[in-house]
Amino acid sequence: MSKDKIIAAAIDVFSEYGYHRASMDEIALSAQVAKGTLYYHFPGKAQLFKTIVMDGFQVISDRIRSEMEACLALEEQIQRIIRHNLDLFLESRGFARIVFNELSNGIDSDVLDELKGLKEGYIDFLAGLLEEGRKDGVLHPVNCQLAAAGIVGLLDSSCNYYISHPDAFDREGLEQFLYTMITTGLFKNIDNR
Amino acid sequence: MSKDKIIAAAIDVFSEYGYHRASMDEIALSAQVAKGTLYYHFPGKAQLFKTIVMDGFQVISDRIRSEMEACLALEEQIQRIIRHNLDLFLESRGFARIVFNELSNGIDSDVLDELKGLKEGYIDFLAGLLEEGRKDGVLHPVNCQLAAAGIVGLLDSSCNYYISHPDAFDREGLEQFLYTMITTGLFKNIDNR
Amino acid sequence: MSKDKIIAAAIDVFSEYGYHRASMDEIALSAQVAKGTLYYHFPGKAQLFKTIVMDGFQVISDRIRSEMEACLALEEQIQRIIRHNLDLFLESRGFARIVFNELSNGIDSDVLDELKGLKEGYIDFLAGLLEEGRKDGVLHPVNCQLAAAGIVGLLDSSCNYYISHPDAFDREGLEQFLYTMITTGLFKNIDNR
Amino acid sequence: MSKDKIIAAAIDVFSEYGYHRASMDEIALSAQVAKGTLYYHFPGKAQLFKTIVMDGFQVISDRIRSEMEACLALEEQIQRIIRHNLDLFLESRGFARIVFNELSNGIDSDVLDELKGLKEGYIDFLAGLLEEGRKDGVLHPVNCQLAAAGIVGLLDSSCNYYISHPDAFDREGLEQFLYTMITTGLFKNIDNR
DNA sequence: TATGAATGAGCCTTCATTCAT
DNA sequence: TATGAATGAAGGCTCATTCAT
Repeated sequence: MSKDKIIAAAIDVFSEYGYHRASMDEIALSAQVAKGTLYYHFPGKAQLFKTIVMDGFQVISDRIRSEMEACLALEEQIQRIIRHNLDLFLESRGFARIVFNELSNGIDSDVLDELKGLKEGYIDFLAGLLEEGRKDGVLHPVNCQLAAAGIVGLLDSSCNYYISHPDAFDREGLEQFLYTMITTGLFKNIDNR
Repeated sequence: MSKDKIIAAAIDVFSEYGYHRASMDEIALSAQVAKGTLYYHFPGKAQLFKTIVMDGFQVISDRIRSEMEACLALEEQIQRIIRHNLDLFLESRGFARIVFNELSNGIDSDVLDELKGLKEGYIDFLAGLLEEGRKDGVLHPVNCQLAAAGIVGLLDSSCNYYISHPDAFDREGLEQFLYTMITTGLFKNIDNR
Repeated sequence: MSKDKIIAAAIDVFSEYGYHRASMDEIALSAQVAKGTLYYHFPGKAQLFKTIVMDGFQVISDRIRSEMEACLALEEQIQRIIRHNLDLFLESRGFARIVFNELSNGIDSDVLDELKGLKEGYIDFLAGLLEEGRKDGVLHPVNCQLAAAGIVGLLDSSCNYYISHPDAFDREGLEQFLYTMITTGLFKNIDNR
Repeated sequence: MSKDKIIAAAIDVFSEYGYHRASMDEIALSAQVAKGTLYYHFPGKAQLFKTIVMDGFQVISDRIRSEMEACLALEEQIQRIIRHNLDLFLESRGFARIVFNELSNGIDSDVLDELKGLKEGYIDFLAGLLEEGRKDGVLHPVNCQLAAAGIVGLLDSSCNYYISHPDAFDREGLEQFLYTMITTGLFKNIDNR
């Protein structure tokens, strides 16, 4: 159906150009659909963007949460989250960039707010996991929200680096680094009280 | 002089609106200068943007590097870097966002490349510091470039969180968290071989 | 039936928004009918508009003419015309506005011509009444077509004023003013040869 | 200058097509100016329209008021007003139509309100003249606002008729009819107490 | 008889850029 | 060195109309 073609095309175009440089013309062209058709299915550019982002996020979010239900050890959970995030960041690069980076540039503010909500929701979810770990005494006494936010940035930035330097190391190494960084930090000989 | 007024105004406007939403009209208005004057001093929007970003980055970069010259212990250096980064992120929020986030949204690609170069240069600088630590056996055997990239994302994201939740903790706490996270990681009881 | 629902809805929508601002979408929505259905029953927007206007006009016109058949005195006829016109203008405000004001704004010219014909036909009818009066020596020696046209404008404009200033006087007063204006004019002491 | 060309062209185009059918493209074309130039001089279509209407109205209004200052007899004033109105309606047909007819069709409501204000202002002015006459006992005891509103409609409609039937009578006859209609009404033999 | 997805021409507006002065 | 009027390509959006079902 047209709507599906539009969504697929919109993901491509938004991912490649970012919100502002993406044009409805381009999306229509890419979807092999008349421009008016975009407006038959979506009220406007901002809403189309929002739909795409929220739908995509929902899928990913559900996938992650579903695997996390089991009462695993926190280490195991961290490992899985890292893996899923890499899946997200590496497989849907453009999409991830949208959600995690492009939350400021003049999108209609109601749409913007919802997108920010998505990110916050994800951070909250991570923070919840960490919180449990903290209560169990597994973690240093940190602010879990802050830690979650930091982790998201760490993941994002590392993946970006990985993507632009694909030969420096492999995905395995990336996962390992992230796990190390999050759990034991970079330093070897500092007292780990 | 006109040029200086333009630069000052451009920093304000680009910071507030981001590259795309910032208009030459707005910059001219804010600089109290005719629109044509912008084009007398700069070849175009992209070049003006580039000038601002690179100049600003140079200043910051110099400041950081100068303090780092002394052969301090890595821990101390990390602490200083954290502090300087927070200065940068918190005092020049818009500017930092430009450099660290808006490197994708369809800026002329030659300008974009140079901006990416800035970020890479900064990561290289950080990586260099870490590299020394690694050689000295202070660090886990990680890819220092990757670690540096990750740290930048960690810093950015944490600051963002701090800015949008100013009451959850203070800057002192933020610095401490970052130091902990980078050096010893989140986990308490993991072997820190 | 669909067609009736469409007509009813179209009257509402055209009356409220005027020809141009009225959209086929809105009409379909208001008629609780699919948009395509409009085009099943009517060739297009202009034709739908025309149908509505002409049908509506026919009804009103018939009503007036039927009451006028009796060979009443001209004064009595004038009074009745005033009353019927007020009914028309006040009860079907939007409709009247369409017929009397919106005959210029770029409706398809064939439709436009027919609408103009309606107005002219009504003016002719009025003029015919006046003509008889003139022949009987009841009226000043005026061009009856012109007088009829003037009366229509007078009625329209007065009603508009009445509608936007409902508290200044009542309908009774409005009728009386119109009767005075048409029959004896505004001035008291001018020789009425 | 461009601005003057634009105004002249806009008067033509708005007059010919009415607000909605007039397009900025057409105006630019007619003004032999790039479309962007319209937006350099005016914030938008609605504002351009408003500017034209209000400026034009001011000119006419001033002209009429200036001639009316002398303390003439009311009959003389009526005659002059009729003459000036005919000038307005006949010389600036499109313009007059804009002001007196197109006050409903979905123009931005703030602009619309100002246009309505113009019309009301003119009616008030007329009403003021009539009021004096009424106090002097020259007029029947009518609501002068209503009478003024009615006169405007009468003038408008008569002129319209005159324009579409140029051969039926001459301007002289038109003026005479209006004067008769306003002062003594249509009827001959009614007591003119 | 009725639907509603799809169309595409046309509209208003924005904005980086140019150029004569 | 500075101006600001003018440009025109490009963008988002509306809406009457068509057509396969």
